[in-house]
Amino acid sequence: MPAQNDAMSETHAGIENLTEALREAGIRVTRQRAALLSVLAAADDHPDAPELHRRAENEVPGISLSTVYRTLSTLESQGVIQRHQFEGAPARFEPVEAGHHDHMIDVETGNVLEFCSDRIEKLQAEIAAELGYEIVHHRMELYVRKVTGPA
Amino acid sequence: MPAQNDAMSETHAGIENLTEALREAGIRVTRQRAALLSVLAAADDHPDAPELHRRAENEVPGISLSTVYRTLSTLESQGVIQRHQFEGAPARFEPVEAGHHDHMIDVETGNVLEFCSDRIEKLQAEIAAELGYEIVHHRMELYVRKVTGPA
DNA sequence: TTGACAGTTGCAACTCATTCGCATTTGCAT
DNA sequence: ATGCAAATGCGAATGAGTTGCAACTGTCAA
Repeated sequence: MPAQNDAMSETHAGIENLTEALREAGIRVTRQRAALLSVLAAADDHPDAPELHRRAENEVPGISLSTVYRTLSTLESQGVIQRHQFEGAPARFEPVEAGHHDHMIDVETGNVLEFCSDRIEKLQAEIAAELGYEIVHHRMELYVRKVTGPA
Repeated sequence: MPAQNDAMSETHAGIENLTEALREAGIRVTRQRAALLSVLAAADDHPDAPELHRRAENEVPGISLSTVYRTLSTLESQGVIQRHQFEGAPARFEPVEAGHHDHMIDVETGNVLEFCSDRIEKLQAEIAAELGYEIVHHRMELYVRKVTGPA
């Protein structure tokens, strides 16, 4: 575990909590998992598996891609991270941390912005209820393009 | 072209129009494409490619799965059908016919219901606009479960 | 009708993202 | 320290969909 002993950044404080939580869930905290957790916590974009693998290799040089995939699945089922399957792209991941939100994908750049609308959520619930359903979860993605100022 | 000569069902009237439209778009109307068009027009569910292949085989026995995939892509880019990629499932298709709508997927049965909410669409546009974007297209899926009457 | 030829087809081989089997290694409770 | 189930790395396998290519076939002009 190179370069980092006592001084713990706020980023890592959250990880320490998670580490403990995972251990209690009977999930071993291996070097590769710790690496992925820190990489995920540090990410403010929405990286896909190969990208996370690349980033994790800095901390754990030989880490294999299958381990990355396996760990991502594990973390997802632990509710630690979320998997997003945007159109025509490999799955991308993000830590749950903040609450629920939806996504806006810039079709030009691939950038992902987050947003949340209580009003929409409420309408969704109403629509489902009207048909006798309750929402288990939902997915809303806006594929957008930057508006070029009025020519 | 077996079993069907003069009497044309209302289902096929729409297809005849399409046939002409495609021809004009420089797209040959082959037996396999005609078959897929009629199968799609007749479908009121949201079939995936292998299922469409199965159904099309009634009309064109030897049709290959690759042709089905290729044709679906062609029809999609012609705006004749829409492709939907729901969670953890192969793509499913539906004719465009009616206007835009969103989907509700019963997580228990896999059934797909359609719905549409102008209010939500409006809110989406507002949200995008606030951030300086315009919506190219969007995707909204509600994964739902039937509400069991109050126990 | 007949050609001609570009668009299509069927097949098999391929891609890409992700998963799996298995022998080896390793957290971690004791 | 020690045991052992859980996790890893490797490579092979999967599933959905795509693609190269030779043979075929709509379609349009003659």
